[in-house]
Amino acid sequence: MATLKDVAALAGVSVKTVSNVVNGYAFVKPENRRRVEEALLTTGYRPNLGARNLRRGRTGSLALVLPELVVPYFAELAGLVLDAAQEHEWNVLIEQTLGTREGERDTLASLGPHMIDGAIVSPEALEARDFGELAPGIPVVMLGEHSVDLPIDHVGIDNVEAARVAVAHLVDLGRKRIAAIGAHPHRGTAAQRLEGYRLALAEAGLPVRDELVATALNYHRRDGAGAMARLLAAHEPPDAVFCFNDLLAVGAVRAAAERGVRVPADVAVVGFDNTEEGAYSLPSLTTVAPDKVAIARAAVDLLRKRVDDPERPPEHLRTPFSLVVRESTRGDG
Amino acid sequence: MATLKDVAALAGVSVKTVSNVVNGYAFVKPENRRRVEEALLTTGYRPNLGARNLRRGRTGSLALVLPELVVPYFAELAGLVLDAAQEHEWNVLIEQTLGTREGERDTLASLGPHMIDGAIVSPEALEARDFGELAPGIPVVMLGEHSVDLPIDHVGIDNVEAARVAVAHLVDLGRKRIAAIGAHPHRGTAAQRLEGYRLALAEAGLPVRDELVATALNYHRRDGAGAMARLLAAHEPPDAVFCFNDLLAVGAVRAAAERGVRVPADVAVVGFDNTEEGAYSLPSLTTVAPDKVAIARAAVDLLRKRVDDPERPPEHLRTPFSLVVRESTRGDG
DNA sequence: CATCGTTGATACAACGTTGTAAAGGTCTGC
DNA sequence: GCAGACCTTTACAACGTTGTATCAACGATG
Repeated sequence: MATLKDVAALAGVSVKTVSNVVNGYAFVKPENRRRVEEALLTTGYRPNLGARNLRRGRTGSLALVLPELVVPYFAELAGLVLDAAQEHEWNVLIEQTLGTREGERDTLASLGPHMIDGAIVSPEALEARDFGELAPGIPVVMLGEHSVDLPIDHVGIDNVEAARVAVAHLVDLGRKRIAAIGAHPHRGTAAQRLEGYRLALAEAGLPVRDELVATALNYHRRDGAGAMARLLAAHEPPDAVFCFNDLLAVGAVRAAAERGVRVPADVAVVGFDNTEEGAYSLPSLTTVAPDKVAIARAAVDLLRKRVDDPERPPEHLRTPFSLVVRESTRGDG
Repeated sequence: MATLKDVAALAGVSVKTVSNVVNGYAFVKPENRRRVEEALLTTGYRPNLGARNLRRGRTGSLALVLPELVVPYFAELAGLVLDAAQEHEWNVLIEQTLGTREGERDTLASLGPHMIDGAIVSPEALEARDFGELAPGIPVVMLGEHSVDLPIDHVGIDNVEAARVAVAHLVDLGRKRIAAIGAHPHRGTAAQRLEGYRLALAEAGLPVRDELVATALNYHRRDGAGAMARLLAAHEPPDAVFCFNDLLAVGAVRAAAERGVRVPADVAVVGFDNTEEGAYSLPSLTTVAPDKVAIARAAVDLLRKRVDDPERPPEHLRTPFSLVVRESTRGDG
């Protein structure tokens, strides 16, 4: 509870001199510096960040806006963003949108422009051009969907290519009826992964069958299980499934097991996100592994640059990914 | 970017009158109120929370201090705390401690006393009495370990009883060599769950064998797998395992599967936390299900009360739990 | 010795908000 | 017509911090 004033009184100097010591100003007489530092210790002074930021015009916080923390991918990402933000001495406010258009609108609109220095947003329903209106003047870095033509900073992997690689892996295994789970009418990433899926099939000379593309309105385990159940109930069930995230894959694996369908013997399964859960599930999941550390770092760094210079041209960063092959496509599960 | 001053100029009234309108003060002439509201709209005024809080002595934020967001239990809990905090118009700053003593000390010490109104802390290594020194003057609500005798607000389930119920379930299945995974030298919750384990064995007339109590220095999947591997390698392996959280259980199940040991036929497994992951794993996990919604709600409510009245006597709330029986002990997995 | 640049310390104002107190106005009841 | 009560608005100060300007002292330079 000690303020600069208290410390100054104790050290017998002016408030500003204490402020100078605290902020590492060079020209302070050694004698005074010593006394101030002593006073700082005995009072246990801690700067009032609210006041400091009011004066400096910064808040020292950043908002991380994402659908849901219960989704492991976002939980892992959030943890990494926290770490990266700490290096910039940023606190992180996390906001959940539930992935709905309304949730995302409300959240963005409610971000007091004075509460945060900027925001890292992982949108599901909203599109990049909505941001300008909803969060006017707030520096924003967008995660996920890649939309090069929009004037907003962006970090993400090449979703089309990642999906293509994943499905090509299933093709290499000799699978012929390859399904996709996760199509979605309004999600950019879903569209991109679907495109990669189609690309890989085309490259392999395989037809794209509508009945093998399963929609998922959410990307939870339940939705994966439901979609897999529908696929397996079909006349000619698939011999492989590409799921647009690991949760869908986990649900799909479970639905298969409940019907006595073996993974990967009868159906090979590939996920997306490389969550830890997938590495330990039975069978363990083959999955697309985005470099989450790189994503978190890049997002925070980009936000820092944007905050420091609002006029700089927007950047579109592509972070690397890899395909992690595990039991769900390898056969020894 | 508009301030009260701008709005006041536009409406032709004083700054304070605008402030009064914004804060719902009753005695404002209808005519003036109308003009101010109009000016508020055209300027798009949003209060500067930093300044407001500086003046009011509140920050509008609360810190949620937990080990790691990658641990699903904490991710789920964090999401629920976010929801509960929103109802109190609190923003939530999340801090990760990694569960180490140093991490927890550093985090608590670094919580600027001015950054937050209070903190909800889920400690692993620290003990309640450390809090007073580390975060002097900060209202704190503690999650988890139950220590009735300490003067600090607390929310948690009855860990001893929950563990007893879980192990009693294994006893009821007729298991005789029941192991425990998750013993830890410095964790209060570990000690309590271990006590419940011993209690249940004693009630069943079963001996407590040291070689069946496996230590886990972390509570991740990896640690569960390692502990299970050690147990299975023993002379007389267990026919049931009680794991102190779901992650340990997932790791244990995997380690069993890799060695051809069937769950639950050869070894029944019980987890703790009722994470969604456990509901979908193969086999699905029998687990202790704390009422996480109740925990999150109670913690936030308690913090609110503590902030409003720092002198009130500390409360120790016990939230309900249940045992969810699934395939990992039921036999049809 | 006068001048100048450097070093060191301080007073003051300002960031945007709200509590306090006080002042000006209107209304009531006698 | 006047005291008193009540409504309405405002000026001012303050929350804790830091940037700017100023001032004083010092040693070095010409």
